[in-house]
Amino acid sequence: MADINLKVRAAGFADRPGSATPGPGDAREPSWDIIELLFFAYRDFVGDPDVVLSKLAFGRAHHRVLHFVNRNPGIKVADLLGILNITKQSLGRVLKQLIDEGYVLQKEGAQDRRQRLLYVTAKGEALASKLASLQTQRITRALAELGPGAHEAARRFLIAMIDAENRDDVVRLIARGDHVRKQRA
Amino acid sequence: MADINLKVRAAGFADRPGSATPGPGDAREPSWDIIELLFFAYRDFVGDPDVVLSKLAFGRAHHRVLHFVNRNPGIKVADLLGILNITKQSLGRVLKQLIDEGYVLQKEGAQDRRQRLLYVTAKGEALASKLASLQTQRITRALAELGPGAHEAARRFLIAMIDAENRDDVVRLIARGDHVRKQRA
DNA sequence: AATTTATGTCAGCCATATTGACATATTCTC
DNA sequence: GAGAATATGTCAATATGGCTGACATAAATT
Repeated sequence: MADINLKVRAAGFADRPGSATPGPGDAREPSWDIIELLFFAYRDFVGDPDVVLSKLAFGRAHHRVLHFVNRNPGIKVADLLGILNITKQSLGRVLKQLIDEGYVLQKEGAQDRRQRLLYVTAKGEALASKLASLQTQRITRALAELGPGAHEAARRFLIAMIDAENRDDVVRLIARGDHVRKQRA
Repeated sequence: MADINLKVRAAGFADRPGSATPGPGDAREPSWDIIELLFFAYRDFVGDPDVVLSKLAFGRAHHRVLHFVNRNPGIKVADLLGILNITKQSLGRVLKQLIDEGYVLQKEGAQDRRQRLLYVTAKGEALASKLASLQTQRITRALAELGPGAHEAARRFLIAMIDAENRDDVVRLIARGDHVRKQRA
């Protein structure tokens, strides 16, 4: 789906300037490898679901919403906004489409009736699962190619890459998603 | 820059349905952890440069172009399009701005005078370095928190996540960038 | 001379994000 | 109970960064 032409003939091609001893603390050589690998890996990772989504006239925004509602049944709109880091106006349009087409529904909060708690429908869960399965295939294949410790290593690397302030929240969010009884309304 | 509220009171909270023995080959439990960690890690990773970019009225599109031109001095427009996976019309607008504001310049190809080879100016290299240093700080901090093998483990994981067909090209692209003599025109 | 290639550009469209203002219902607080 | 704060929704305008299609130019290739 995306091939890369590498016919770049660099005008000069001498040896590396200096081997750049990474002095502790101060400015280091940029981590070009990880920077670029993250770019390409993420590009392919989010590319898988795009094919399915485009058939439904949905985009990545819909995927993100559907994903987190599926993983966090009963999530409040405000919390979803916090996770996605977008404004309610942006969420509004996308969410409305998902609701209108029967992938997501809202229920009035039991304790607080101002809240509109979000749930996936059966249809929504089916789509979310389909998309997750595509991404899981890629992950499973990747981890299978590497050693047995690869899953844990990847986990720890990715967690360490998250803003320190958010890290605990994210880990808890993931853990809670794993324990929530899947329930649609 | 983006905190997450986790006040989601899931309506139900019983134990996990089944421990899901991952039978080889067939449909597995989704890799929720890696899926979500990739989302959050990437969000924070690209978030760092955004702050700097927005002051210059640039976006992520400018960052990507500047990054790959900086890393691949003398790159052809066509190759840049292949790497970014966008159309020339999309590139056009962004590239024009970078050129107009003196971050990038074009030179006619020596062998093939149809080509417009792209180079960063000193100003462009300074900005690219600044952005890369922000991302490098995050990566360096993350890897320092983990063991000594963490860099190699992250590398291998990310490479394995890339489409198999592109993998070799990407690895070569990164390696070549590391050896090219940095030269501005 | 004719074709192909590399690039640029015009025009219009779409998706997704933003800000700001305002509306409504509900809950909380004094 | 009145007033403030909260959760959500909505209207309007705007920006960014993608897209397609059509067309133009110059240079290389055949």
